[in-house]
Amino acid sequence: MARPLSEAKREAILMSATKLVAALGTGAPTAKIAQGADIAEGTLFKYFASKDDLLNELYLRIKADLARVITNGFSVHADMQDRGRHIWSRWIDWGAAHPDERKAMRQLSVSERITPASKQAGAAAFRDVSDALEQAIAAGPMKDQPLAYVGALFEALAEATLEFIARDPERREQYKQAGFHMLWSGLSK
Amino acid sequence: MARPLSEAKREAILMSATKLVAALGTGAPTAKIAQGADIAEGTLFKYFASKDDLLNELYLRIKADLARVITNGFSVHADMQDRGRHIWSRWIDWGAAHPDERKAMRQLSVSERITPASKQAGAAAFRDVSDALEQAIAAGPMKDQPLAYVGALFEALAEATLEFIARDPERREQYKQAGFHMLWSGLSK
Amino acid sequence: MARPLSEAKREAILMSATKLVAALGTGAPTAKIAQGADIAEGTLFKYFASKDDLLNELYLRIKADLARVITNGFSVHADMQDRGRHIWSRWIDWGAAHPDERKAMRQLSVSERITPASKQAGAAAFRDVSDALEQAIAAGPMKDQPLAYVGALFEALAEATLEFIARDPERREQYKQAGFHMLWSGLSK
Amino acid sequence: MARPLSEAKREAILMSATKLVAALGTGAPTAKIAQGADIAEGTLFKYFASKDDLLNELYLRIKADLARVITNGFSVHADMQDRGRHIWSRWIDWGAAHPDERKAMRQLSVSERITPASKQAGAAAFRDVSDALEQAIAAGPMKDQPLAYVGALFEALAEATLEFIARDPERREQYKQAGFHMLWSGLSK
DNA sequence: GATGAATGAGAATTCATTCAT
DNA sequence: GATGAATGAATTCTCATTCAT
Repeated sequence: MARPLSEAKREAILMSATKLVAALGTGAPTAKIAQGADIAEGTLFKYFASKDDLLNELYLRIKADLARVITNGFSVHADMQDRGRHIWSRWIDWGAAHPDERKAMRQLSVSERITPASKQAGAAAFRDVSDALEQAIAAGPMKDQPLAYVGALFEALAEATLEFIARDPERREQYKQAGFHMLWSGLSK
Repeated sequence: MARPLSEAKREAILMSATKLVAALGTGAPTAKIAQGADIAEGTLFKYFASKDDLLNELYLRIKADLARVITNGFSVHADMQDRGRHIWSRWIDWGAAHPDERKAMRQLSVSERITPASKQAGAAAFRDVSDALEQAIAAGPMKDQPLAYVGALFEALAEATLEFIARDPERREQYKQAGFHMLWSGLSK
Repeated sequence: MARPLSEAKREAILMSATKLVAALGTGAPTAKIAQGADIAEGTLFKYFASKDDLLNELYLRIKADLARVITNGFSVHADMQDRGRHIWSRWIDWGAAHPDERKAMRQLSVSERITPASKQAGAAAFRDVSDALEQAIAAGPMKDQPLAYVGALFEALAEATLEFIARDPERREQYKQAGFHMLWSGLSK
Repeated sequence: MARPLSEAKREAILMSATKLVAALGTGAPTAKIAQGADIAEGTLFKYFASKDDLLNELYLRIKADLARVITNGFSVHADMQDRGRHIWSRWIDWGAAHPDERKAMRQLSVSERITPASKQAGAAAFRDVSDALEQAIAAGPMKDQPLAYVGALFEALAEATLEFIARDPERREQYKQAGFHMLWSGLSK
């Protein structure tokens, strides 16, 4: 092989895309994404066959990254609430630490360019999170709801909370706790 | 002015834009919007100076419409929970009845094209809703949170719930109640 | 209507395309074609939905034009040979007078971009020519060959002859007669 | 030179180019040609300095191959017509056996990328064929025509005939004979 | 006021060719 | 010598907006 496709460049493209999609939406031009990754326009298409491919992969990457962070170090706590709090806490912390990823995800989620397959794969990456959530729900009032719906409520609260943390970072802890309060009181009783 | 701008055409443009933005996002071409409104491409720009103007006005219109529906017939009930339930119920019913408006709103909300002024105006239209909400919060655990944040949590839960109702309309009542449960348990205790 | 699509511009595009396809083949850029027609790049696509559409229409136009010229003033001569000579003569005269059309047609004929439907339509435009040819063949040694094949031989001889006339215009009459000799001796005995 | 350029690879490139030019025209991408030859994109340019070089060499190769096949085993027959029939027969047989070469040649012949030098060299490869043809013409009605023109008529008839054989292989012999009839009656009287 | 042709600045993507490995 | 990543100019096509009719 003359030179393998550089993992660093691939990474740079995804990072540049994250920033630009966060700022401009999925309409962000590939030319700018390439520029942000310090590569030529054409090079981008060596790494991603099309813009849609890039967008879908970016979607998956961010979802998987978040899932990994949440799951990581997730021990089988005795307490249900602790598990719930753990997930919430990691989610919020991740979102606060990765504002571009969060915004990009938001843009990608409403985009028509993310395929059903990608959405499914994204959900699959959250399998572990869902499992943990399932147990936290089992005894409570949401036990008869589809897990996916409860997950969506979770995500919605996290997203709204992160939006406010982004606007008003000083009250981060306050929002984080208030959000968790609504989540947990809804799940537990 | 020989002939004033026709209110009917203005309406037709906004309706067409609603459908197309719901389906294609804010990238929906003005030519298609005009076509959907049965007017010529150029005519659209007699009614809206630019596409951004149209988009911002559409945003405002939908927000105001939703606020109007929620507020309409809102009597000063004795019971706090009834008020909360009233708002929730109207919101969900509106969203279920206006899927295009809901989707368009979602697209517009994440778009970079909606100006801060429009967002502010949109919030202003919700003043009455906010006021009612404020009273419902006053005694509960969220009383020290910014009203806007509580409103955002409300909206997030409604949006997630409507998404599931759209996918799975048969369980509409179930989702509606479960969503309200999470909302209300978070607000009341 | 604000302004109807200008027939003159449509014509100008087709003429410009004729010249450029003759010179550069079907790879001739649409930008240059537009420039040659004195219109903006985008305007070309108001008149032809895609480059392939333009190419296919151009193909048809030239075929139909040639067929028209050949058929025009075609009287029911008594003599078979006169009919054959008439067709041959008109064909060669047309080709000598329209070198760009001839070259463009040659390029288009071998191109993968001309659809089977266009080829069929092109053949249909030659129906009258074919009919006349059929009678000229009927009594001769080619009477059992498919008419299309005889037509193809005719076209091949005309094309080769025109190529030499283009290179060596002074011997135009000589080539024209020699070509006809081969054609007619093949058809008659 | 540690390792000389491999003749096998050179051959593979030309074969791959033949197939792809036949199918896609001269616009066939060098990357695909390389892929078809089982070599790397860049390697192609070690064997051919540019795409135009490759195309010109391919043109020459096919022409020379056809000339070789025609000339091969060409004995000094007594009979003029036998000579003519021999050339025609070999030509048709070659074309029927090498459809890709034939189609590629057709594409290359109309391409602007084949230089005059290549065309001349191609004609030179046909010298022997021309010589034989010349004798066949000498006594007939075409004796005063430029040999090149008579050759062009020959080629045109062969090409048209091969096109029909390709479409309708069952009537191969029929077309072959009909084509020869037209050729020979034109050459002999 | 209504129309839609005209515009030209992008947008995504392709491709011959180079050159570091 | 072989490889294929890297390049960036070129290509087709889209689209918001203008303006002559």
